[in-house]
Amino acid sequence: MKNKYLIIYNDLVQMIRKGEFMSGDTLPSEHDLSQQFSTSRETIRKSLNLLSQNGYIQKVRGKGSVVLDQNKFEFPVSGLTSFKELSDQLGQDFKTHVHEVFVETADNRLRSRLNCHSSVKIWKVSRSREINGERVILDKDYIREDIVPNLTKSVAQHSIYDYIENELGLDISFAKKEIVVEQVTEEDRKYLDVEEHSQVVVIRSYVYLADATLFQFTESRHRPDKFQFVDFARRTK
Amino acid sequence: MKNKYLIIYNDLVQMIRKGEFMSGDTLPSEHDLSQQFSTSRETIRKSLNLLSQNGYIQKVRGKGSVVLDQNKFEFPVSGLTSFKELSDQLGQDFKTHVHEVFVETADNRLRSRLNCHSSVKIWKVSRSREINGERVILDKDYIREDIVPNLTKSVAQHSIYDYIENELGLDISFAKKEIVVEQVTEEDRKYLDVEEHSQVVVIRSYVYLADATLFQFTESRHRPDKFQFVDFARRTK
DNA sequence: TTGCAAAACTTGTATATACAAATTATAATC
DNA sequence: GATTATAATTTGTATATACAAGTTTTGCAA
Repeated sequence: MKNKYLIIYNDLVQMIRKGEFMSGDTLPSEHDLSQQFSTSRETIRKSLNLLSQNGYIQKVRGKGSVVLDQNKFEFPVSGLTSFKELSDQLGQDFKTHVHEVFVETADNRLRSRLNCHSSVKIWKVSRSREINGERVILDKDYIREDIVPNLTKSVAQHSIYDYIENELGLDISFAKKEIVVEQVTEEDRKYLDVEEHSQVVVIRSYVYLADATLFQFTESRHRPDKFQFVDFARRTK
Repeated sequence: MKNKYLIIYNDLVQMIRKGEFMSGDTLPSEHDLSQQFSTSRETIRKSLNLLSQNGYIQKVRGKGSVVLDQNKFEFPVSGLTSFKELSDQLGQDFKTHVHEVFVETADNRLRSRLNCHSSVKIWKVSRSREINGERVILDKDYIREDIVPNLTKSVAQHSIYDYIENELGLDISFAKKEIVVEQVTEEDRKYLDVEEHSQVVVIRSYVYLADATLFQFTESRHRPDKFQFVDFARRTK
């Protein structure tokens, strides 16, 4: 993180999070900020546009950058964030159970989902997430073996994303997600405390590296009463 | 829409949608585009960054702007889009039933949700959406009467957003959304063809104007088998 | 004091330049 | 022909300027 505008963005996020700017306040003007951080106005504008995109501020022409209410929802489950990062952020009582970590040749459906040839082998990882003593999330990951060559139970126990980014040096960049509701399966009953529920919320994600190669498909199955998704959306004209 | 970079953005979106650029192709370089559109490189970069944010392209340094696959999911239900705009875009057999359009003084819960005083009156609009002959979505809107003074059944039948933006000239800007699963209520059974389902997917939205004033709270209740939410997310470092 | 006009301030758009960093194409060398 | 070094291409970052557009403040005049 050596970029000026990213450093300034993160600084401002921290300030807002810590309450140095309350909701409704206006940030210092772009001119003032450029002096405070001893940089140009355009660089400040890059940082502020990031804040705006992520729902921290609303820029109003002629007025300033108004800080938005951060506590309307407690935690952002949207975006592209690993379970490990989320639990670190929230600091609740989380636990991960690793069921399976093995390599297989992909069948037709999986090959089309990861659009790769029959020669490519696929990692299959199955984990359930325990929150406050209940297993409420079942994560099934499918990862291209030619891109992520080595996976172990211990990596799956800790954080696969941490391994991919920090050990392998790969650049996880974006994801396309789909959220639907589906019937509970035998596998759900086996690894989740589904109790009386007959349905689960399923989040299917296609995850890409920075060079636009698709390397992972994930199916995240949530018990409906413990599922929450929050989102910030700007209207496109 | 007079801004150069927005016009260029929309042009490029249309080209990608029409298949003039296929997924995997690289767009012309920023230098070439700036000549084609006879503008500066920075303006082209603004347009390309919008394309990148909305999942149309992936920019790779040294390489170019790679066009992403648009058909992985058919339609974008995320973002901030009215039902009317969605149905126009998809062109399916949609119908809207308007149940209620009236003004009331807000109770405590509604006042806190729209954070306004007891003097402010609130529009309550209730509509169900029929798709292929089935009523599968129940939309309950709560709109501040001091901001949107006149609402009629005919406006609610057509498009409230169209009225707010084009008739009143207000600037709808952003929304915070929450998606959860809840039990079916009596009201759901009355206005929806819930059939055997015991739960609905609830999308609660807080919608803001460009000057950061909260003017609308919406509860959109979907029959789970007809619910789908798609999202494009970029990883923030 | 009130009202209005002008000035000052703040964000938005467009353009330009310089250099950095990554990839690709080219040329040279073995 | 294969490998390597160089050059050209392409995107990323940082900075600067000029003007437009909307808001707030100031100050003057009635």
